[in-house]
Amino acid sequence: MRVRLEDVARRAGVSPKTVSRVLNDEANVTDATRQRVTAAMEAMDYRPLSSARSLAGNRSFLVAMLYDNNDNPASTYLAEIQDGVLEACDAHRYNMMVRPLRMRGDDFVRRLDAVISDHHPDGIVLTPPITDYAPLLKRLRERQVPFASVSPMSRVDNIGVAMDEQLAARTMVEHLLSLGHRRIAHVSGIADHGASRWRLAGYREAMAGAGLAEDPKLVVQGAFTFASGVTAARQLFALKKRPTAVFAANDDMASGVMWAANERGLKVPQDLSVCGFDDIPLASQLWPALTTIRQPSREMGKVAALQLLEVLRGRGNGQLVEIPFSLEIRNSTARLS
Amino acid sequence: MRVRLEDVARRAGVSPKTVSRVLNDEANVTDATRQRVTAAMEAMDYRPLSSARSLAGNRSFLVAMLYDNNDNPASTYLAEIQDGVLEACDAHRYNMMVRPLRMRGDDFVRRLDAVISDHHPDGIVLTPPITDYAPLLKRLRERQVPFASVSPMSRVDNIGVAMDEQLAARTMVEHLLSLGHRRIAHVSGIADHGASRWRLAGYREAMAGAGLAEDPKLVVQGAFTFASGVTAARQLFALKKRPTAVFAANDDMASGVMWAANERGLKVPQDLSVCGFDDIPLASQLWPALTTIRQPSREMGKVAALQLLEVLRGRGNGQLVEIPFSLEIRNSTARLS
DNA sequence: GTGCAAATTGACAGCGCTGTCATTTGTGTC
DNA sequence: GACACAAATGACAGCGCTGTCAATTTGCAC
Repeated sequence: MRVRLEDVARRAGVSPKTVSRVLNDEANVTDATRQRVTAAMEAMDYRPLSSARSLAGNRSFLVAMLYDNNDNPASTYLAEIQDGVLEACDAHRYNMMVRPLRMRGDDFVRRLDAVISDHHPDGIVLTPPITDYAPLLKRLRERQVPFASVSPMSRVDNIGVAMDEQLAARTMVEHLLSLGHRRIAHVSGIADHGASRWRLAGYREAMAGAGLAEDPKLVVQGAFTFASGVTAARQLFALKKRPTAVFAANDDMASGVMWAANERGLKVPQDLSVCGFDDIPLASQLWPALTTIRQPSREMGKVAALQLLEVLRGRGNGQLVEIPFSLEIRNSTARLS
Repeated sequence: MRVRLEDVARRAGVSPKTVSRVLNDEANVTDATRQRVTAAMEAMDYRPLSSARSLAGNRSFLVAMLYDNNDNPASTYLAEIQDGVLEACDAHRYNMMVRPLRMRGDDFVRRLDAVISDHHPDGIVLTPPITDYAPLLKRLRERQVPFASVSPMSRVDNIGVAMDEQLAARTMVEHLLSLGHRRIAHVSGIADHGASRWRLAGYREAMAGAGLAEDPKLVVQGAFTFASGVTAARQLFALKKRPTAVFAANDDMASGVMWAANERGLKVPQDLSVCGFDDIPLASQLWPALTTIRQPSREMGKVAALQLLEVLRGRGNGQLVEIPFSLEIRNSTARLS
């Protein structure tokens, strides 16, 4: 039969309520009592029943991770974030659920409501691009559901995790500049995503910093997918004055650029330097291995969830933690010959 | 304030227990009563509280999806299955949780125990390769936790979903044969995975069927990753008598093969036909688009979960449903010239 | 109608925990 | 040692639902 809190209490010689206090890590329990209870719990391999805790305590111990499976081609990215969130939740004995939430149509606020009403998550982790939908954030605040974001566009009134993507992009482009490149192209991502904006801004900043006037032909719109990288690259290669280097806004598109280069008989990095952003597993497997910005997605998911959990556990208000990036110089970029 | 079952009962003019019956779709309720109750529920936008249902009913309405994040490079595959499982769970108002369960080390049965004791899932969905670990299956049966599998190796005593992968692989190779190819190589996957065995067996069956003796040099071991595809292809291209076609056991490796072909200046499909298995999103984005076997992962996750739910809801015993595959002929395979 | 079995409905306790508030114990002061 | 006060602990009800079993209604044969 199941070991209940009452059984632990009897064994420890205290009241059930005291065991509950220890279980919930509450104050006002002497160390001696706490130890006695903890020992009894371990001896009996006590596992609190979360449905009973939820019912009595009016909370769910549930964190929901929301994602937009419509506008998010990079499933690797989401899978890694999910892993990180799960790790953080596990550490604090919270459950995690994942919910796709398509941002198309105008009923996504209603669908968010349904998730909250049906599952009562104690808190929510938001992933790009749904970190930035004002109506959704408004509703979350109205319903007073705490949330944390991964890479939100605004740093105001948000907790979670962020990276200085603009600086990262600038650093990447400065690397190309330092190799002697001047005609540097950029393949950007889906226009209204924060990631696209920051990376483009970083590109522009670096180019301007080197005193180079912007050539609009060198900036091509992509969509974060491999195929869009191929298309964009073909367009760039058809230019009269071809770029000598391409900075793609993510690794999927960078792979597409490399593919297109192969197709056209351009050797990477001899004839063309290519670099990306994210450091997906494929990046280091490609040949030549892709120079990119390492974005620690898993870690970021974990940190965002930890900020949320801090709030849920009444331990603080959470912060927007900035995670450092790193420039991974590999073999797809080389000095301009 | 929250609408409770009791409130619905009052409005419908019945006892709480009767509302509970309607909620749980139980027998022995007249249609008239059922309709009255349903109407009241809708009018009041009643949302049952799952923690109360779980506590009173001694079940969790939770389905756990287990996966091995250690031995599973293809995160796209898992993400799609997860989506399908989630859809099925949603349809029956079950919750879903995902749990990585590394199969390394010998304590994974203990870790499985912990998941069951901590979360009390009503049922479990198993994904490859943990569909086939005997100790784990044994433990699940001991603890009487119903489970369904996606592509289990054994069709005996298993419910869930399967595809005739051997036939699919054979069909793929027969396609190459029909194009005139004779020196057809195979890049296989991780040795003890069912997927690897079936696909290799299908390859052999087709080759033997065409009266071709097996050339061991033409079968190279891969690991389901892009990089392993590149490595395997380099090895094949170094052969004195190079293959004219390569059948890789999955699309990631097939992409690697195409990459290596590019690297070596071999045109696909003119100089080399390449085909894969799975039909991941990348397959149709590659250039040339990859000929492959379409494996409907999302659908498979859904079907497996539905079989499990049938059991959980006491509607039957579930079956091992066979899902059809389809041969997607695209541009990476061509007639031998 | 009457009698009987089957179908339908309801009363009530209790699932395992926590919130509230009362009670007991400990601590420091004079 | 008596007192005031804070800290620690406990008693008890109740969270919202379902299982059990009893009560009532219905359907049907005669």
